[in-house]
Amino acid sequence: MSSCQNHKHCINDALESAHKICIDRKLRLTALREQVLRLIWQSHQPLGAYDLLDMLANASSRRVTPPTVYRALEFLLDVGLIHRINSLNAYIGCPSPSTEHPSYFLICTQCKMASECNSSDLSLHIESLGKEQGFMIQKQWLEVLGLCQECQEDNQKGNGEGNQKENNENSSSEINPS
Amino acid sequence: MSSCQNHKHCINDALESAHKICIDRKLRLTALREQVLRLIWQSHQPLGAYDLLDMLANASSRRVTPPTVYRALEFLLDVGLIHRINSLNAYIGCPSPSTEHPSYFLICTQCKMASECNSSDLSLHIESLGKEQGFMIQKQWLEVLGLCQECQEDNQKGNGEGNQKENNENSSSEINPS
DNA sequence: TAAACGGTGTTATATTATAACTCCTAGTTA
DNA sequence: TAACTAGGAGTTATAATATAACACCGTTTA
Repeated sequence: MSSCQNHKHCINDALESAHKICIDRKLRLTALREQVLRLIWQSHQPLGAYDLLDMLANASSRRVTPPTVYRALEFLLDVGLIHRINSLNAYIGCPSPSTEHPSYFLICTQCKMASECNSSDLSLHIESLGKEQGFMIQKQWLEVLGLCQECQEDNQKGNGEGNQKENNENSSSEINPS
Repeated sequence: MSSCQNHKHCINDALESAHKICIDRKLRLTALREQVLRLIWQSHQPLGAYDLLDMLANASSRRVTPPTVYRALEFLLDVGLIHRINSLNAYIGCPSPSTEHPSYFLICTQCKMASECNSSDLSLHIESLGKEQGFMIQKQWLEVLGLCQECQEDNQKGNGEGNQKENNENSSSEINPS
């Protein structure tokens, strides 16, 4: 799961795309929506709605309630600027939001990073799987849990199983792969 | 989504497999666990934990609480007798529980039936998608939402969009494909 | 018999998400 | 400029999904 070389580029690109898309489609990327998008892009780890709620509350001194977050998330999901990771109840930025596409993710259970894959090859196979049964596809999710290359290497360097990436700040529990 | 010809076969096969597997692995398929498995197999529609809770409560006159259901579900999931559909927070019986396998589902947003697909071809593609990035796969889910062939045909017969299959008893809301 | 263990009961609570209504503000119209 | 409007955000309450922690009970094991 090659981490980005300079994460600021990810954030800036994401925000720039978002602004462009919203202007094109006459949608309003309000301050709140942009802030939530920016928070989601702080890392490549999916964040829960209540994580975002806490971050918003910490950033602003005013009380923040769930609907505030969920409405922003709904907007960002609808526009395609973020995806939801169903197996984690969490949200992550989309690196290629300008066109609609299926959502395929590799998610590391150790460092918790999620990387989106756009494989047209895979899309075609899933489409043909549907066609075999006459199924008309509307939406699809693929979520693959496992260990990214970096974490496998870290583990082999004798750092032991317990090692987690530095970018895992509130290192709660591991993602349970069971 | 070819519905089964005689659904009793599905239930009986599932229970028989379950008993065999538990005997082989020295696991206890208790009355409660078997009852939950039987309830899940009442249909090919994924059921929520609280749906099962209500069904258990109706069947037994004693009070039933969430941990009762969730513990049975956890057991059945661990053994591989059922799968969880993450996008629906719902559970469905596995027709081929004897070996571990990835969980690929076609889910009809209209009749709500979910059919499990076992495509080794697709598995290979997902594996190679992982290999490209050095990713070690532990678990995977694919969930495809859309319209099954039967529902498409029903809709074309002029029955209109509102038609839903008879086996959709508590016809709450449609699955939202957005 | 006692001890250990797994399964279930019970109570309480955590986590995730939405409904319904109010108020505000930016943009639009008169 | 003032009033109007529509969408966004605030607010309160609650729904829906899931788990923690501990008690109890019956079976198996020592």
